[in-house]
Amino acid sequence: MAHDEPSITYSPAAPPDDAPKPAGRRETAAVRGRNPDLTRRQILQAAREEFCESGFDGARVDRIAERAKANKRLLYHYFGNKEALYCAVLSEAYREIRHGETALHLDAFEPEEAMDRLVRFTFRHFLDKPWFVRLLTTENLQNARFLRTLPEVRDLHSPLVGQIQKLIERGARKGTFRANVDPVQLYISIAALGYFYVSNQQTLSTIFDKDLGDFARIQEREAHAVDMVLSYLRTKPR
Amino acid sequence: MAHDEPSITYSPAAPPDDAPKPAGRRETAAVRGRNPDLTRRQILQAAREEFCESGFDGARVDRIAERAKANKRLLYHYFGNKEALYCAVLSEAYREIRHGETALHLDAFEPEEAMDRLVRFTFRHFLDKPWFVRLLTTENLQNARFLRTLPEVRDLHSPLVGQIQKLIERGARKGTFRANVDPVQLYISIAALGYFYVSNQQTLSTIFDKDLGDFARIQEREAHAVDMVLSYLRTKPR
Amino acid sequence: MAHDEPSITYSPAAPPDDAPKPAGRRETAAVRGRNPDLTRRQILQAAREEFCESGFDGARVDRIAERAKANKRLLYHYFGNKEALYCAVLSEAYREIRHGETALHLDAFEPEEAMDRLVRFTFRHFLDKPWFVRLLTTENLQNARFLRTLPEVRDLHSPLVGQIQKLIERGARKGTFRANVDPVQLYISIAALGYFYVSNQQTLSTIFDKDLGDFARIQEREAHAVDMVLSYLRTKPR
Amino acid sequence: MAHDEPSITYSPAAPPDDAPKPAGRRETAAVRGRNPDLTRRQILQAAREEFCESGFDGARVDRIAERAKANKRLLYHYFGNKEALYCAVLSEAYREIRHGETALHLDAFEPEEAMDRLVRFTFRHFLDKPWFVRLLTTENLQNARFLRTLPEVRDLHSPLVGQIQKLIERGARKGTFRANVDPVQLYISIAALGYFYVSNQQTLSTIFDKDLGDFARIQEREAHAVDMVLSYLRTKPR
DNA sequence: CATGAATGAGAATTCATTCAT
DNA sequence: AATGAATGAATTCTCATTCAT
Repeated sequence: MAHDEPSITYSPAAPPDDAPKPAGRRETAAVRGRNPDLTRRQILQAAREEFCESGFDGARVDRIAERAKANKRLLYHYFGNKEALYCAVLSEAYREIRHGETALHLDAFEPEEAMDRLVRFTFRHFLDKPWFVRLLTTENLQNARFLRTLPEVRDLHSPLVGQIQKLIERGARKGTFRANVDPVQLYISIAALGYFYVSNQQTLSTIFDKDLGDFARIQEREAHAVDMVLSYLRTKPR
Repeated sequence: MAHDEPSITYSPAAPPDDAPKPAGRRETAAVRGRNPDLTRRQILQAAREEFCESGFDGARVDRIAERAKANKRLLYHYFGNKEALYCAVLSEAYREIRHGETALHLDAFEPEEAMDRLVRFTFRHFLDKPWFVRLLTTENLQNARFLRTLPEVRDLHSPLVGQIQKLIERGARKGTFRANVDPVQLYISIAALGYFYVSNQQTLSTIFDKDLGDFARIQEREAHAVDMVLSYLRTKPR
Repeated sequence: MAHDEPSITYSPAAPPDDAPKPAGRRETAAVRGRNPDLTRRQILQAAREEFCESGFDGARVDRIAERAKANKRLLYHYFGNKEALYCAVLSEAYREIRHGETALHLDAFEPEEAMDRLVRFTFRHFLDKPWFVRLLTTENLQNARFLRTLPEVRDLHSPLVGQIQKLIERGARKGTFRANVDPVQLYISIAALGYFYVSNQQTLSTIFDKDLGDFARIQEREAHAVDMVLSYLRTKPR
Repeated sequence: MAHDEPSITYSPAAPPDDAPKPAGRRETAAVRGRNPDLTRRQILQAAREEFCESGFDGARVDRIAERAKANKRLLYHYFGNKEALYCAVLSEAYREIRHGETALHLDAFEPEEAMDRLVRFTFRHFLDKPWFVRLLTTENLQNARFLRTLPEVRDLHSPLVGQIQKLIERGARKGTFRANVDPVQLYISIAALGYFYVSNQQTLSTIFDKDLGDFARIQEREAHAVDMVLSYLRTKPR
């Protein structure tokens, strides 16, 4: 379920969900020996955690260095400055997220079943990667000023849009889905239904005095989102 | 529509929609004479603009004072410190927003027409008040730590939930809507479909290389959201 | 005369040669009470000392603040940043120096006597104001990049040039001076004969193993410079 | 002529006027293979450029290494630290300059002609070697604290002084020059007339709004300096 | 001999906040 | 009530230098 409190760490850079951290504490650059690649990655990971926890302005370069068990000077050596480091985090985050999105094999399923899976996947994706939600949120608060500067910006859009496109075509041909659905609109809706729940979990939980991170509630939400999307697709416009 | 760029001002605190700004430009405290109330309100308004533009950590007390044409010392006199000022902005913002939500008179319409209006209203609401979206986003990035402290937090939830509740009951009785719809779930979905579009407008526009602020696209989005919600409500679960 | 060692202080801003420092040590801003003008001047003076002693790159903002018994923050409050502070020092220095140059009343003397006085004055000027020599030197090492930005740059040239101009005309009319002397060339030469002795005093003293700061040697030098200039002026080109 | 702007390079260390640079661009230490001598010289040259451009405090060890296409560690290997490297540059610079000053064969000319040549040579010397002027200036700003430490400091004075000495004696005997001229005083004056023009070129050009680097103006200056010196020598004191 | 990674001390600059009037 | 000066604690960034290979 999602994050709760400041002490949470917003997931590592490369081996996020799998690799078990071997020893107790991360080693300093000196201890880990001269391993620039590892150092670089650890800085990146520490930066991601810090930026996701505190936003761009709230993030502290000192804390990033501390988290990475690296010398502050190294951040500047490898990345130039705070902004460039943030950009590296942003770029890397998109790359990682997009990579996770390609693994769905929806062709093997009937359109409805496939769409069910896609909606659930998307929701789970945000749920499992709250750091990504927070990073995107941070970036939007900055009016996407860093994202705009990324050279690869054109390649960053989700492969899900393409998958949705194929799905709605299949469904329309089969007659189970309505025709003329805009895949981008649908993608935005699917994303919205999941993202908002995660991004605004804290205020919503507070206002409604309910813990939206509760497992049952999450399942309920997931079912609701699937229901909504499928209802929409099945309904033929009058 | 919506906001775009730094130069935007995130709407005034109290007299935004009603009170006519008397002269051309805001006056300094000295000029306006000893008018504690006006001063207070101008500080609040300036703070809202600054917090919405820059987030909590990015906001600068100096800039708030400058914007309010007030002495910096006054901020502290009236509000104590930056955090308290932010809390005042947050509280005031919710109050103002909720106030705007009560004006709908949905009883006069058939359930479907009423729901159509409600969805459109919600979407427009976010669209017209991007500062509120940004403020909420900021607060979520802070894990709602300020919202939690507001004494009136219990009274802050949207009156729309109650209206939705009544609507789905009416629709269900009439047979046009499905039964057993959770009004909170539905509220969250309706909010999500609009909020996400506004809150993530910058990154989405960048990634898709389309201006989501474009008028035609907004209308399309609105229709899509209405379609989705009504499709959901009309569809009887199997 | 002249400076010798790092510990020297390169003269105060306003009351340099006259005003006796009243008490033992300069007071902090807090002690001197809220006196922005005085504070500003003390910062400027401290900055001059520091820049003259250490050059632009060698100067330390911390040391300037300490010298001024002012909070470091104030430097930024009043002047913006190190570069701007340096520019203020530079501008002020030229103004002060030029002010000191206007006091000569050469009209009362015969051309030769007047020129004798002018050369001696110029030499003494540099000798008494080694800080100005060092500041100019520093600025030249920076390729005059700060001087160029001063808005009043056009008004900064020495009034001595005008005085020289009048003098050589008077002398030429009287027949004691040669004709067709370029006043700018002559000014540069007069300045050079004094400036170089001061600016390069340290290396010259070291290389020749003689203390150029010695009083007798200074007098000798002064006489030499006068002799050179007058010889030049009296000599009719063949 | 002379230097103007940051982009200038302040001449190579050893092989400036003689040794033909073999290939197009300087090679890295790796490329040039293990050639300690060449590496050393390239570092020295790079250091000179950097120190002359930026002064002692403004110079950056990193930039020196980069300029020398050498590993930073090598600077320390060969020279110990920044100060020692600067000293090496200083010493080498004096040696090179003094070397260039010995080539004059003034005995072949009548005293006046010889002095004309000497003054012109001195002026041209500074003009052609602005890096030396800047280095001296830098050293004076440091109160000659490095020069003092050079063991060979006693041998560093100009051979020109001796030549001047002989010249004024010849001229005095012949009756064309005045008697009792102090050669050191005269040397300082001759140096001053040229040095000041070069060292203060930037501020003078700015203040007078004339480009002192202009060829015609330089020639004028040269003639003026010669005129001044010869006028002085020819004039018999009353 | 040569290298690139790593570092601690210190540099300029910024920030929220308080003091004296 | 209102003000502008003043401050100490951080914050980002830089620099000369050393370590491990």
